Amino acid sequence: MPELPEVETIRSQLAPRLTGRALVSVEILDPRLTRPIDLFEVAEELEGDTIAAVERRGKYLVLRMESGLALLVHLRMTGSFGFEPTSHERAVLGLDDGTRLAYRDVRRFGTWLVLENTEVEPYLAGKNGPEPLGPRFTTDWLVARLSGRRAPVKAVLLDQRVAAGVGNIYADEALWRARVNPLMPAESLDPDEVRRLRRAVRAALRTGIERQGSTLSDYRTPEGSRGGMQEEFKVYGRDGLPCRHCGTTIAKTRVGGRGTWYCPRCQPHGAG
DNA sequence: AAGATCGCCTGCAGGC
DNA sequence: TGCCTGCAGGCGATCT
Repeated sequence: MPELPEVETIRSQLAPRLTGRALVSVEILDPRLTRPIDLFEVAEELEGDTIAAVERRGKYLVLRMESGLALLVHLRMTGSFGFEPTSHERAVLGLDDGTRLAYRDVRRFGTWLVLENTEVEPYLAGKNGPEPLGPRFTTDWLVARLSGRRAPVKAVLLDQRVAAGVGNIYADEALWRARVNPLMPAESLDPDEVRRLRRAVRAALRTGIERQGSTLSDYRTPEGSRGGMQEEFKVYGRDGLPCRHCGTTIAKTRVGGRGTWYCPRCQPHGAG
């Protein structure tokens, strides 16, 4: 599932191919993509406009148009972009250099939203907290966000207003790196654990970006290649396998309805 | 009011 | 072989 590293990889591969290109055709094939806005209305708004920049905010991909409009794409679970025709295409962009860019989304959770320039920042700021790789994601910030929260620390970490772009995979990977049990009440972490967690989130995301994301089944980069991060997984999806640090069998549980993997020895419940 | 649960979607794995 | 069930999970809506 596309999280920050996957979306950043997509952004970095799309940017050189899209920047400065005009959209000569915009075909939206699934009304769910732009719901509740009519798909023809969205297509008409974009058609003829030129892409000024391709940016990312949290898990959002942001196509800034020269007109001042912006297209906000959220890939949710299975959204992806590609230059080769494929199955499950939900939208197709035609560029003025002849490029055909398809948006693929098997499970149809992804969304496309067109906003005016002035609406973009307030919208994104309402959904997203600081970029975890940016200067605002400090230990003090994380301490403040975890305090008073009795929910499992993993549930809080998945809140996009706490750390924009962290999803299920990188949350588990970060908690393992920080040696923090995902079920610990967020408010129970001591300052050193929070400091480790901040570092671990950043390290896990950086590794994910370096490896161009993780490919489990659907995710591909726009150039069509698989990510390599799945080879780096320390805990995600590894129940029954030995912990890469201590050899203890990785356990699986559920937190907030999501599959959650951890090492019972490296990430004990109760003490850090 | 924070926290838990549900619904949206589709493909695939596993059981019989 | 083919049907059925469960599972994957981001996020908004809904309930407690």
